[in-house]
Amino acid sequence: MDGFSGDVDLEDLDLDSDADDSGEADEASRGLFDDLLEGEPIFENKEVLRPSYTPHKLPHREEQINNMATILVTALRGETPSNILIYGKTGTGKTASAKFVSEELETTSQKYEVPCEVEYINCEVTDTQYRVLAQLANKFIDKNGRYIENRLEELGDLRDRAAEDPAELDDTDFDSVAAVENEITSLESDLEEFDPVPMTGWPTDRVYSTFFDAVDYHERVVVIMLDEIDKLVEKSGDDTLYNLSRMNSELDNSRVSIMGISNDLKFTDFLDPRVKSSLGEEEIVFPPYDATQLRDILQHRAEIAFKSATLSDDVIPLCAAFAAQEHGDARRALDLLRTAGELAERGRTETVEEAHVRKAQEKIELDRVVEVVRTLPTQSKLVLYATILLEKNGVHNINTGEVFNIYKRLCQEIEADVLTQRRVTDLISELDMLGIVNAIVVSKGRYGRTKEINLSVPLDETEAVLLSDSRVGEVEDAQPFVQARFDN
DNA sequence: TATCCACCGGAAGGTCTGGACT
DNA sequence: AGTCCAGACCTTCCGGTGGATA
Repeated sequence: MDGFSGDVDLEDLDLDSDADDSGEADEASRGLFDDLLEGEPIFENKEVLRPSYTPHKLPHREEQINNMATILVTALRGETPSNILIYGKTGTGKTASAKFVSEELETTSQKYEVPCEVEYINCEVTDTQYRVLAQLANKFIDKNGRYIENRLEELGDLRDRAAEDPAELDDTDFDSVAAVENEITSLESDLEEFDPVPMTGWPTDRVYSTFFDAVDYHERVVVIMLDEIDKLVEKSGDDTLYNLSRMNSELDNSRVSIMGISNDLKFTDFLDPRVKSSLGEEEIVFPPYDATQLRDILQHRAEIAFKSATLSDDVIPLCAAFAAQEHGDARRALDLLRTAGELAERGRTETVEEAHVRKAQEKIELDRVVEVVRTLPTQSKLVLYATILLEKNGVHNINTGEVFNIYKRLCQEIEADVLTQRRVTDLISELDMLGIVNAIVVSKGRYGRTKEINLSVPLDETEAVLLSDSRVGEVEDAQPFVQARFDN
């Protein structure tokens, strides 16, 4: 899941922005929502355009899906499937395909009564060894709880029947009613033993053994799906993967298989060779979609999402073309289409036109920037604000020293802690990675080596977002700081 | 050609928070 | 109350560096 794809939801609340509220004040009796409700809606079912929607059909991914299924089918025979690594850029359908396959796997396993479970973890959110293990442990403790409750129900039933007719025990593992009673008591005590793992506080090895015990509690094949696995490795090394991949040799009852999903083709370079070979037993690559394929996907979803004849002919090809430029990102294409539809709806037009797509493209980008900037920590905001002030005064190719000077003055003004230049360098690099600034290291010969920083987002909008922060907003007139820079 | 600027960026370690355990 | 642990966020230290200039 990525709740962070820039799809800020304005459609319901943001009525005063660019909606056509050209004031029909005479119709005082009309409620706020009446107009909006009455307009001929363009959407039939908008949900299918959202990233959270898992489609039942994934065009142009049949090959990858078949591959996955071929590997995972061993789970249904009660054997351990090979570990799988899935590669592909964002929006190439990795997660959707993997989720689709795992859902199928779980339903089939129920049909044939082979115990097989899939657990999904997004490592962008859960990005430390402790958290991954704790989350997995808790999920399995939960499942075990349910498993025990079911089993207790069955056994209770069996006990009652056996009390009347001992022949009921013939086909079971129990030879007497007392044996059933024993099993029930032991299960009941097991149920009490399972404590959930707290968010923090335990030593990691304890979390690991809790997780281990929970998985091994009864016979089953477990597939652990680690989405954005590269983020996990980047942040906390390969310990987690090492532990997970060698689990099988110690498990008595269950089998574990790992399915890693990565955006980064080269992330295995950072791995311990043992982990690398065990994890990459099978590799599946999801190539980016090309414009034609994106068009197919959009066409397919648009048929469900929009009312008929509401899309003009060039809308889908244009969305596909825009998204194909962004490395064939289908999620982006769907976002564009949805936003274009929303803009058309708000503009009270009956069809979605090419212009709406272009507007949507701008809006999505701006929304992303606003969201990223808004959620920045105060110190980063100050660093960014310093950059903006310089840029506003016509300084281009700003270097670290200049940013740091302005930043220091800003901090003094609002009485915030002043970080060291070393730390500020890191914050600048972070802003660079977020795509808010563009910082490249250049050498100016005799005049040193520094970063050359340029803003890569719209200046005024970004400044407005920064100033809406309660701390940063305290800087009333920043002009003197910049002026001081020119003075000395 | 050697020098030297103005910072880069890795490593290591400190401090604080928030929680569990004894 | 005191101890332990993980993790976030910083600081300190310091070797490294590309290329204009003396």
